[in-house]
Amino acid sequence: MTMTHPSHPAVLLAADAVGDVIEYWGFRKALGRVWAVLYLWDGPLSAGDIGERLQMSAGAVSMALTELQRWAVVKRVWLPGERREFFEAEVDLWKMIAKVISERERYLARGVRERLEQAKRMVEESGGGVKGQREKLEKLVSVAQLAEHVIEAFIQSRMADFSTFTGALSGAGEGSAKARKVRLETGRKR
Amino acid sequence: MTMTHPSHPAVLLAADAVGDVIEYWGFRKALGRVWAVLYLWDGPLSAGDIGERLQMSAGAVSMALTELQRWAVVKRVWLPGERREFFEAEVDLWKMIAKVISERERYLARGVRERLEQAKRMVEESGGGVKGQREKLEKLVSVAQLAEHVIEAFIQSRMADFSTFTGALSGAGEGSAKARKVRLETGRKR
DNA sequence: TTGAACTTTCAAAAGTTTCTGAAGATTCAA
DNA sequence: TTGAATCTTCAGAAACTTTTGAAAGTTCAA
Repeated sequence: MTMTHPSHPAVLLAADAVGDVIEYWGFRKALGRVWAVLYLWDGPLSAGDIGERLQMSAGAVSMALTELQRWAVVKRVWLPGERREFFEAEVDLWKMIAKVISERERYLARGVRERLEQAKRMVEESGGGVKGQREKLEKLVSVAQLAEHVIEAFIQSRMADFSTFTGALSGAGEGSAKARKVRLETGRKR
Repeated sequence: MTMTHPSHPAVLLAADAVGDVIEYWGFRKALGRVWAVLYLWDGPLSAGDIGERLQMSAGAVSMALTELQRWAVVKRVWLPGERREFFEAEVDLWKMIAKVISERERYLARGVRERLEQAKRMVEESGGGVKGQREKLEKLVSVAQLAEHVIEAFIQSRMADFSTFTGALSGAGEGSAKARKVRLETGRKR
């Protein structure tokens, strides 16, 4: 076994914190950690570098990078004279969260409302159901409808807040000389 | 094995939908299902009743009821002449979600900010760290601080929205004659 | 007291998610 | 082409979560 060397403890600590944020929003913790290591490193890193720093297997790194690229929060970078692919963090991690959350919430709200409506219909068809049950189902349905509207409103305001975050992560300090020399390329296939 | 009889399919469907909502917010699905069965049944139910309707083991029902009472969304009800304890749903399920979510978000945001701050300090102490790293950590910290404020603001507006939900679930149709006769009692010990 | 009816607790089973590691695919220099 | 370096995929391992079921605990009527 070759000796691997993990990252500076401070980077690991920060990466883990970002991992927790990401996990809270329903992604795998590993995605947040990988993003954080890329963000904190001043320049592109290869998959191997990331695996070493975070002590993750090649497979896990590959899967994390694929998913992060799918969300467009990590970009592929080609360095002349390098066989390996390199990766860099996009600063708009928050965009990813906002995008997915809104989709997920919409999907959940819709599915819940539909099932409640179906349940209501079933009770009605089977002769009104037990006393009070129909009224209760009607209430649940109306709450679900209400929730759908509230979610739409939330999503709007959330979007605004997330864009604030995005601004805060970019700006001064961006791009080292080394990084600037690089020819950029965004993921294509898939 | 005694033959058990699950609830009307419509109730199971609705219960499952509520379970998904609850699960989305980080509780066990079973909690939502138990709450929904209690809410949809016009009157108190015993733990055994619930287990039968949802085809859950006695242990799972007991654990779910304990947790739901801890969140004060299910109340214990004593029926004269009954040995068993009975349970009823409180209509403010949303209060539970709001309460917990705000606590969880606050806790997460605080923990993340603190860890990022510590990481920043560590990098500073170890001589500035790699180029650009310190600045990036400063940015992450400021995003975390910003997030803490945004969360506080969210929580306020969310609370307002949740109270709307609560209103929609209560009101007309509440309390059967049977339920009214009952002497109420809220959980004590623990 | 005793025992029947019911509830709670908790170790182990079952279920779910995530990660590892190795085989196969890909890329590129020679 | 060939082979060395690197990446991807995926079956199984590991880690984590939830449920079961049986034993211990409670309560109450007799």
